[in-house]
Amino acid sequence: MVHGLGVVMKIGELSEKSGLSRDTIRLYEKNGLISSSASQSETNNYRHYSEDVLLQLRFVSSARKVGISIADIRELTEAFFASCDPSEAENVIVAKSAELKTRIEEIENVVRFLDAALLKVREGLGDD
Amino acid sequence: MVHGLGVVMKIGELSEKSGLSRDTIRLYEKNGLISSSASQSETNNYRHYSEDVLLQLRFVSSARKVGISIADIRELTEAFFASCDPSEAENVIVAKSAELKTRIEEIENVVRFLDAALLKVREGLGDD
DNA sequence: CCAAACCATGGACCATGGTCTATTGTTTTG
DNA sequence: CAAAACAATAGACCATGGTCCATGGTTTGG
Repeated sequence: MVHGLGVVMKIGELSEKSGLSRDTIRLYEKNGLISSSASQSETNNYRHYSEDVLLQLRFVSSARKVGISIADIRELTEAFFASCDPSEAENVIVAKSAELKTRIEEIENVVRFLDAALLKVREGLGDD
Repeated sequence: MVHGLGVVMKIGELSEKSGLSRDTIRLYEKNGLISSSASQSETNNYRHYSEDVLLQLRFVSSARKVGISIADIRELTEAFFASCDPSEAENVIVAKSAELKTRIEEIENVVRFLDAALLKVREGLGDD
């Protein structure tokens, strides 16, 4: 009954809140994109997620939507939590950010192409 | 010996000029992204491509790089050459263009997130 | 002429990202 | 308590996009 009052949640709740399937969440966890606290004190081995994980998952989700691979997202999230080597972390993030900016330009090119094509199509339409 | 003087080329030349492998080109053709003129007058069944195909292929290539699926690219290229129903063509192109613009915004969000993360990482770095 | 280079086709193979299923164990709730 | 709902795991399965391979035909150049 203790419900939604923060602290932790099981995978079902996280699934609902994130809009991702349980399977997908487990997949992401297996790939190190998020992590759960396996409660050693309990009889079961259910995953328990903190609220933070929901935020991470939102990031993962939008990153995936945008085409960033799971491997790359792992690199990034590792960078975020890389208390070990912050300058290395910085490199990773900067690199990915730059890559994405390049990608934006590429998409803009395609958009321009499409918009140009649109004009041509409309010219043809004008002949009616 | 008649070489590069326009008109047509075989898959090897197209491969070189486009930077795509023969296999990939055949895959794209099988999926209707480009088309070759199968010369019926000849004894072989080699594919022959016009210069135009090179341009199409460049578009396909950049569209793929940007994550547009083969199926969607086919829809688009069909739209380009849809002498049949130009207004339908227009719809397809407009829709895809809008989708890409949305995608740009999504990527920009991710970039903003990364840049914000970067600041935090750098703060941590300042503590040295 | 003959070997090397090219082409075609079909199918196998691979990675990625995700879903689905079966089995089994746990919790919740009427 | 017992059934329903939830969870775990492993492995099968699927689609996509591409590469690689085997086989066999064609062209080309020395």
